[in-house]
Amino acid sequence: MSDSGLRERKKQQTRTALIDTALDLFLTQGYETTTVDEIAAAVNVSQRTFFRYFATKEEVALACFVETEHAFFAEFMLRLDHEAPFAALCTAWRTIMQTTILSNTERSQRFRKSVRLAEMSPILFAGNLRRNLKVGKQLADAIATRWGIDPEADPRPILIVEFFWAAVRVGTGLCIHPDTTDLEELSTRIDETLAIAGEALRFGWDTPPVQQAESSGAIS
Amino acid sequence: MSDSGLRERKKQQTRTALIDTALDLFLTQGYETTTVDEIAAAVNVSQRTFFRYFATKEEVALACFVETEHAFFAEFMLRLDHEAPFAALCTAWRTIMQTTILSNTERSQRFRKSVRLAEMSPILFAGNLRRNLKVGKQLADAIATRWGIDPEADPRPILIVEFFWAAVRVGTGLCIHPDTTDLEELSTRIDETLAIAGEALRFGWDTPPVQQAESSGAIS
DNA sequence: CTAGTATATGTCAGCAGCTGACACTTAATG
DNA sequence: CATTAAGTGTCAGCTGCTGACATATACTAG
Repeated sequence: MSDSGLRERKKQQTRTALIDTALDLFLTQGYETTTVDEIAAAVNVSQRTFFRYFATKEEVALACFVETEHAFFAEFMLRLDHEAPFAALCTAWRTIMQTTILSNTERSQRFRKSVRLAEMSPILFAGNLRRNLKVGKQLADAIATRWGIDPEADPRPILIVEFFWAAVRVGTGLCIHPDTTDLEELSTRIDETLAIAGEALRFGWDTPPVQQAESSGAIS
Repeated sequence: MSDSGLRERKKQQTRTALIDTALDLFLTQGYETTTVDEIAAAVNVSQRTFFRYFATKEEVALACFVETEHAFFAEFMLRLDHEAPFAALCTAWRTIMQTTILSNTERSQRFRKSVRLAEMSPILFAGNLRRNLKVGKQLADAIATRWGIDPEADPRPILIVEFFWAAVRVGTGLCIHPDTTDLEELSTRIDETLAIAGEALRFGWDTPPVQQAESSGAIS
C-alpha cells in the first residue's frame, strides 16, 4: 500500500538519520544538554519536522525499543500456550535478545546506544519504565485471559510481569554500571538475574489455577 | 535554629497552600492541563515563587511522598537487624501506612489525593517510579551492607526491593482502579498483594547467605 | 525604637520543549 | 502534463523553568 515509494524511502531515511544523530549527540554531550534544534540542524531539517517524526525529545532516544517490544510481545504470545508465564517471558526475552541485540547489525548498534543512554539519564530511565508498564499491562491481560481470570481483581498476572521487568532492569543495571558494555555480557547478566528471580519464585506460583474456588483466598 | 519564626511559619504556610491548591486543581481539571501560573495565582504568589518552593511542577504533586519515604526508610532500618529483608519491608510499610495514611489528618488527605493523582497521570506515575527507584537503591545498599556483600555485583538485594515495590504498586493499582478510594481498602489490598508476593518468593530466599563460596553460581 | 542585615518575593528577560496555522515544494496519480 | 496529496519550512505562541536585579518584609544588634 505504501511501501518502497521514493517518498517513503526518504521518510525512513530521515527518521533513522534523526535517531542516529540524536543518539550520538546524547551520548557525547548528554541528553538534557542536547537541544532538539541541534539534532534537527545536524540532519538539515527544521525543528518542526523533528516533532513531526517524534512527539517528544524522549521518543527519539527510546525509539528503537518500540519495535523490540512488539517483537517481544509476539514471542511471548507464541509461548504462552505451552509454557508457564514467567518462563515464557524469560524465553521470549532471551529469543529477542539473541535476534535483535546480539546480531551485529545497525539496529543492534542503535539498541545498545539506547540502553546505555537509558541507564545514564534518569529521565530516560523513567520513560523506559513507563513503556515497560504499558507493555506489562498487555502481557498481564494476556496471562489473565489465558487463565480465565479478571486482571483487575487478581494481582498475580501483573505481579508476574512486574517481577520479570524488575529482574530485567536489575540485570541490565548490573551489566552497564561497572565497566563493560559488551553485547554478550548484557545478555548473560540478564539471564543470570532472571535465573535468580526464577529460583526465588516458588515452583508452581506462575502456573494456572487449576481449581480456584475463592477469589483471593490464597493468603495465609 | 530556624523554627517557629514568623518567617518560617509563613513559608510553611504558603508551601502547604501551594500543595493543597495544586492537588485540588490537578484532580479537578487534570495534571497536564493545569498550569503553574494557575496554581501560583490561586495562592496569590508569583510563578517565580512557586519554582522557588518546588523545582518542578511534578514535585508539588508528589511532595508529600517524600516525608513518607523518609519515615519508611527509618522504619525499615529499625527492622533490618532482626527480620529478613522482604519481611522487614512489608512490616515497615504497613507501619507507615497505619501511622501516616490511615490517620485522618490533613496529611493523610493530601497523601490520598497524591495517590489518586499518581494513579491517574502516567507522567506522575513515572515520577513516582523514579522516587521508588532512588529509595530502592538505598534500601538495597542497606541490605547488602547487612549481608556483607557488594550491591553492585549481587542482584539479590535490589531484586528483593524491586519485588517489594512491584507488589506495592500492583496493590495500589488494584485498589484505585475499580471503584473505592477508601482508606482501609488501600491498606488491605496492598497487604494482600504483599502476602501473595511473599508467598511466591521461596522461603529463605531473602535471608542472608550463611556460606557463599561462589559469586553467582546458584544458577542451575 | 531604630538602623542594618538577611531573606523572601516580584518583575523581567530569556531559553527549551512543543504545537497550530499557513504557505511552499515535491512526489504520486490519472 | 495537470491535479492531488504529502512532507517541509516558517512563524507565532504557549508552557515549564531559570538567572539577574530590585523591592519589601522579617530578624537582630545597638
